[in-house]
Amino acid sequence: MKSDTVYKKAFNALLAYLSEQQPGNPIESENLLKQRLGASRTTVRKVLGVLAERGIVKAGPVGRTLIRPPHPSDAFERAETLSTSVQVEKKFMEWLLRADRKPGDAINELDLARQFGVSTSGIREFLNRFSRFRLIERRANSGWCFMGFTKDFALELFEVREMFEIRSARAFAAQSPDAPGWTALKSLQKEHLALQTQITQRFHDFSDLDERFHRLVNDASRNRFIVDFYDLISLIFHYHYQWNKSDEAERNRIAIAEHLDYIDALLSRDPARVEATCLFHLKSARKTLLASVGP
Amino acid sequence: MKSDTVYKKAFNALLAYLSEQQPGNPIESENLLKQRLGASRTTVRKVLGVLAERGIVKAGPVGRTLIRPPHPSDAFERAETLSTSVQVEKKFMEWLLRADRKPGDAINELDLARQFGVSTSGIREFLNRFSRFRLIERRANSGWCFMGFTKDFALELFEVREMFEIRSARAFAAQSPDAPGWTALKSLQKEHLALQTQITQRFHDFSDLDERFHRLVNDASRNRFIVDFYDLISLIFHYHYQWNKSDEAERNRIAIAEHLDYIDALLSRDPARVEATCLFHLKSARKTLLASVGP
DNA sequence: AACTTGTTTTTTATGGACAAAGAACTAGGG
DNA sequence: CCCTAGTTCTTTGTCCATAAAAAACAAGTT
Repeated sequence: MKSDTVYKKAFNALLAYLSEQQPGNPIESENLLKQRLGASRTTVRKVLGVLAERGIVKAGPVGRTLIRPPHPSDAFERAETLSTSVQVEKKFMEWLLRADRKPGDAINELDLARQFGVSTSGIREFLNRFSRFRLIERRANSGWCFMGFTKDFALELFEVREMFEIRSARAFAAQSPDAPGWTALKSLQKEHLALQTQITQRFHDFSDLDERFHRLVNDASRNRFIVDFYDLISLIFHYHYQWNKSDEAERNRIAIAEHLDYIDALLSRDPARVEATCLFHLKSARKTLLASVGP
Repeated sequence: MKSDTVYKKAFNALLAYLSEQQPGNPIESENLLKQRLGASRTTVRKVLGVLAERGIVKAGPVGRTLIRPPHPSDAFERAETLSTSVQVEKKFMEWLLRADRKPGDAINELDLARQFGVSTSGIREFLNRFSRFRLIERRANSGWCFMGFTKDFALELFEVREMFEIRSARAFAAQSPDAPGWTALKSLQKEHLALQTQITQRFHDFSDLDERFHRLVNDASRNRFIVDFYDLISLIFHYHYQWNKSDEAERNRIAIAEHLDYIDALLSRDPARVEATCLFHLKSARKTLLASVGP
């Protein structure tokens, strides 16, 4: 049976919205709420129905009124608002990290289904989607095989990454001066500077900043294949940082400095400088990654 | 229920093998047949069981003997040997070509399932795998959306293709002289020359030759992401050639000439020539493709 | 021991059931 | 008419059943 996570998420969202409203006030129409909650009207009506039952809202013949502000305890747990497929995704990544799997290891759908408490269909659907990252491969009539995050994988990944990012960085620098990318870049520059001064305490925050910066650059390529490829890079970095925390502060300190050079170069719009700083940073990132990968 | 296409395919394969054997002769062991047929021993045994029932083989206590050579009519129809997922794939591509779908069109799982005569699970699994090509996209809680093979798509595709192939071509030229790629290239060169003399009659055969040539070049990159990307290119060309047959002979004549130049350049191992001929051919291929794509 | 075939257990492929969510119709009211 | 809310119809997400296929286990022969 389909889970009602959409309803629960919409329920929580409406609760959050209503707690900012005054009791006695009328509530927006179903159509407006539908936009606000990002769900279908059917779902909105279901939520409103339950809120009416609980005496939080009251349905008049013309519209609804807020009776009492909702209490935080009325909301559903966050975990209940995650669809099965999202849960599978999270659990699979954890599973991948937990035991150290070797390249060539078989992945058993039934086994994962039991471990994750979902049906095999859910697992299979996830694996099919996940296979686009080339970390797993389907063997005809006999399940999946973990390809492993090997040194070769990392090298091939970076070969493509360098090609893509250099091209994107050039495209970025060549954007018209009123392109929105420039303001975004300047604000990222500020964030980098802010983080730099507090790096010893806040070094965990770099990961997110790193992703936003590189995504901004890659987006300038305006090429869906280049942009999509960053999903894989992002996944790998996430994965990698999970199991190699050594020197994290130091690595991030260096990376911030490299980013700042790179950002300066982009702001200068000088293609040669852009290429040099971009390449320098990527080589350094590659070295870091390779250092923590097996043979 | 799972279909028994594996069994039927193995059955036909064993039949083909047995028709080359002499009656009265012993038959290989189950383990050897398993290798030969590319199926599990369970399936091999099932096939042998049926063949025994039909009096084609006879099981002794020690091994099996061929009684009579099988007749072609003993075999299953080819269509029966295709698994559901393969059928879905074929039918989906036909469906995509048949009516001209516009970018943004919704794809209805239930509808496709009915049209193709399979369950929605089969459709869904296919769509999940197919989504890696970026021609369709999933909209949360509301099916799939056809992104369309637009001009932008073609341009972005070729941008990446050029990057990848130039790099691959360089890598190809830099291979050691005893790399197996060289003999493969020479034999492709011969095939091109042979096709060139008969191009007016055999122009349909170019498509296959084209794919084999470019795959050979791309393989030299020894990069799984580059190699995989060719799957998409291959799909698009297949797709494209289905609905634009105009000037096919002429286009292919030109492409063969370009390939021959490109091959010469590779054989010369001169990086500059390689790059020039590769780029020239790709630009020409791009122009051809774009000419047949909408706005 | 290395291979054979026979048997049992596990896993995958495919279809189908069914509640949840979305979409498309209604009919009233300004 | 546009927008409201009520109703019905369609499609999707999720699980489960079951035969096919694979894998593991067992025992016999040379």
